[in-house]
Amino acid sequence: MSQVDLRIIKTKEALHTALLTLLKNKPLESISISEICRCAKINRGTFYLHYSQVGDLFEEYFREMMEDLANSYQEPYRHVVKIKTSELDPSTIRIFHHIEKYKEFYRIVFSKNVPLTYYYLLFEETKRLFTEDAKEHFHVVEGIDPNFYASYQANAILGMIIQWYNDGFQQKASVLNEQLVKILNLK
Amino acid sequence: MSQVDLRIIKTKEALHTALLTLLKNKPLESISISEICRCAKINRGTFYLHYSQVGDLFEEYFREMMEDLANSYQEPYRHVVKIKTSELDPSTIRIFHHIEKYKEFYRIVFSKNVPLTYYYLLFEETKRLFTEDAKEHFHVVEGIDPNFYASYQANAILGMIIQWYNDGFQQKASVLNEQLVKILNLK
DNA sequence: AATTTTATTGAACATCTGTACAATAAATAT
DNA sequence: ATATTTATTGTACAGATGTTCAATAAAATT
Repeated sequence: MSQVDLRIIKTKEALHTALLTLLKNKPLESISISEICRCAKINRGTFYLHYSQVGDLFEEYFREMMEDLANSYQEPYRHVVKIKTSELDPSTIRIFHHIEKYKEFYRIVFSKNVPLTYYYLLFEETKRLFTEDAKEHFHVVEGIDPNFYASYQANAILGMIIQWYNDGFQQKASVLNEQLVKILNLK
Repeated sequence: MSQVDLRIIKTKEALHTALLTLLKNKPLESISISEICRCAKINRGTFYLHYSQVGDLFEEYFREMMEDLANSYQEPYRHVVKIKTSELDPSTIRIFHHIEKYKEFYRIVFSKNVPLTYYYLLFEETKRLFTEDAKEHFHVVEGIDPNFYASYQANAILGMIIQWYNDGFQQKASVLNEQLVKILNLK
């Protein structure tokens, strides 16, 4: 006895495949629900039984991607929080490599006509990973709200990634790592 | 002889007013072009003569807002770039006050179903203001790409604002200023 | 294997979208 | 004031959206 009805699994798989197929030829914003359903050979009403927007389908993928990011982080950020020292090892920061690995995907996530949802998922995950690591290696500073601090740090990294995206992801991830280390050591 | 045809001015005014009226009762994403046109008593075809999405109308407002942000910045960021010193004066950082002033507006800009466009406009403006000020007070550091650095700094601030937004803009702008100063002096 | 539960289907409906075009009205220019 | 330019209107059309409902088919349960 399976948790989820087999029909649901099949339907979702068909919709997933259809979305990926269509994404090869046109941007997310211009893909309609009708189009996905025609491609997946699924009744349009069935789509609404599971999702309410095209973006909901995309979000399912994105959440899996966030797991990959979390895995990339096993050791990672640990050293970044030692911001006062110069002992930073660029190779421990994995987020840039994660983005590089899925850059075709992130071209969608960062495109301007797409809703903020995905950006926020990335932000929250980065923040969570930072916080998790910071609480081990970073003693709370008098008067600084940990939430503001984590949001500051996490979004600063995302700022570099936005810049990277605007440059068409030209540079290698290692360059971003080096830049980050230099910026952090500046202070 | 005016630059722009009077009919265009009237049409745009009517559409602007209609959008603002509708925004009092429902979120941006659920306002249709048809609805705006009915409210503005403008033919729907006329809408497409000037805009192509509801968001284009909203963007017109937002660009005016960015001018207010630029004005808030006259002196501002200047001191923030002296990140190594402790001489930071919180009252010189105006962006948080700008957000506070238009917080009802920014509740829309930061809501998750809205496209990234507005976030990017805010990001670019913050980055521009930072860069403008930085080139006067900050000598370029060997090996640091000014673009990555500006993107890092600008988006870090926006990270704090996202956190603020998630807290429902509860704190006063001055609290954000103080937090930022403490974070900058940390390093 | 028979029964029960539930996901999917197809059809229909009002509304919205994006586009086109001729008719009209309101600006600007002479 | 008249002529010219151009923005707006009304109408129409094919396709998309979001929802509802009874009929059907495919699972899970006994």
